[in-house]
Amino acid sequence: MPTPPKSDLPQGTLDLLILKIVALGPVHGYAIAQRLEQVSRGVVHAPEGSLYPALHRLENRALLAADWKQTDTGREAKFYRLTRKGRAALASEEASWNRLIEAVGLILQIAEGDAK
Amino acid sequence: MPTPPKSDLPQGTLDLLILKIVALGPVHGYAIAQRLEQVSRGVVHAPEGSLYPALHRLENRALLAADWKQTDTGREAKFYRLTRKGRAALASEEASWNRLIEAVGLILQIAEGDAK
DNA sequence: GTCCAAGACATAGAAGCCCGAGGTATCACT
DNA sequence: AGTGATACCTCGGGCTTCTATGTCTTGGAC
Repeated sequence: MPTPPKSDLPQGTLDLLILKIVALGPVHGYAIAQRLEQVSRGVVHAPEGSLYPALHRLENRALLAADWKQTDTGREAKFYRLTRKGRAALASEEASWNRLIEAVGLILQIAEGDAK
Repeated sequence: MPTPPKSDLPQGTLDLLILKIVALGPVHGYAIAQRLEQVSRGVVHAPEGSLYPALHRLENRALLAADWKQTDTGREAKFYRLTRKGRAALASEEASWNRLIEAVGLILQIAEGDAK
């Protein structure tokens, strides 16, 4: 593939993905971006200009909480964890996402059954 | 269903859905909104404040073309059809969408296999 | 010893999209 | 005459996203 198909995230999706990653255990921001890219096999990019504002939003909404700790390599980093509200929000957003892709799937599949 | 789960569309998704509906044959704007709502079983709403700007954008990008015709009930309406560029864009955006939901799916499914 | 890449955080600015609210006009029915 | 559905349109606020830029530290290359 000559052109790595960078796909920009639709609005609101980033929050869901962040919540999911953080739900797996405390992580700091920089690592979140890396995991998203790795796990999605390079499809999902989370530029810092999108990531950090998103983290601050989620923290302001009390879905995430953060404490400064040391990373494996002995550096200071801000580790995020899910609050109770965050766990609920993750479940809710995950459900919304599933509803959405199901609905979009319905629309994208009417090609054959159109007839009319 | 007590709460009709209104789900707002993520940014950019509306274009894809419009292109898909129009690809099935010439339609006017008002009917597009109705079909989206019907086919998605009420999940997808396309408010006029989102729909018409989107149609104009797509027309400006030469993905759609429009002509005024008579509707079944004898009223004037603007019927949209796909241009060649529009057909290509639909294919491309459909592929992007599939890549995206696949990537998001990967991220949402790492819950069990995390292990760290 | 110095330079550069990478880790790790942050903000500002521009661009873009979504939606609620409001406006116009025609037609059908009551 | 009035209501509701059909059918179009625009404005403005609000929110996200991304590019660009900046700071600081660590570790390796030269």
